Amino acid sequence: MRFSTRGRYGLLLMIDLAQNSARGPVSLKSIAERQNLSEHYLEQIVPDLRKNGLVKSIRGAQGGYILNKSPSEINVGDVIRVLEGPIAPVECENQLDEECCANTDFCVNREVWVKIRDSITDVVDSISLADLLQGENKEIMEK
Amino acid sequence: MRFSTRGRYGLLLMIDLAQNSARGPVSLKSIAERQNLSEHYLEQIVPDLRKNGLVKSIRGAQGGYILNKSPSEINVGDVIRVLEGPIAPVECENQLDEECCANTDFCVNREVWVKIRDSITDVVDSISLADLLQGENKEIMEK
DNA sequence: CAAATCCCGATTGGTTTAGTAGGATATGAA
DNA sequence: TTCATATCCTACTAAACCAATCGGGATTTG
Repeated sequence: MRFSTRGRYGLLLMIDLAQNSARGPVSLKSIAERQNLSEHYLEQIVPDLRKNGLVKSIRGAQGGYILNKSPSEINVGDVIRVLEGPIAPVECENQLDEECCANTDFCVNREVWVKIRDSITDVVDSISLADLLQGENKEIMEK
Repeated sequence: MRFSTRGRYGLLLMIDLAQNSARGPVSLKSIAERQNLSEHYLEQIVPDLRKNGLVKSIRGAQGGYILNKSPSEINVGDVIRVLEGPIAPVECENQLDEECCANTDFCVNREVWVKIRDSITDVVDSISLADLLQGENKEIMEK
């Protein structure tokens, strides 16, 4: 029951952009260095973020990526869903009448998966990139 | 971000035992038939449940498995953790000073993963097998 | 003893993961 | 105009994981 590196790296990338793209495009290379990730692997992740309107790309020299909305308008859930697909602890939870639940005469466990899904959704949709940056400052202040 | 069949089948198996093992041992074969699962695959899952004290086995003809505690004393979380490992949406959340978080100078996202983990934990540890059986009856009544 | 049943290890085919390789395209700066 | 810096795109791959299957062995009841 894990998120893959796509979600994790993607969130790091978005945070990095939130911190650094205010004054101009940020290259994947610099993000990869700061976050200690493979640039080439980020290259594979970032198109999904672009196609879904979370970041904007500027091609050519001195190009890079910038956030397409303000950090307070982007939720963790937006990023996760784009990179990991829909939040669903099992495949079938929405399809009571399909194969998965036709097996057992009554899908007792559905309740469990739905509650898990909803609780995860609540969390990721209530935290914005701005919240995370603020959290960071708070923790640094506390040091 | 999915649970595997281990957790899903295991929970079905436990529910089946909760329904059927009150009066004596239940064979994997009969569970596999009722739940429409592979008997052999269940055979691979059930040792973990036994070793962790959730079920008890009776060997030999007319043998099978029974619950080792009452359904109200077994939580969904117990079953999930035994079959899927600890609930942790990422690997590193407990080790701020280890590799994973040594990469970035500050692990901003940790907050996110901890909250997700806690919310899942809350759900699975608050639902017992007995609760699920009751839920089933309720739904059947509503029909 | 035979059948039912749990127990155990090995193997397998398919999918996913976490990348790497290599190049095409665009663009600002020298 | 050329070069360095970027994004963009399509393959490829090695390793791990998943969901089983296979083939037996040990134990107990009838």
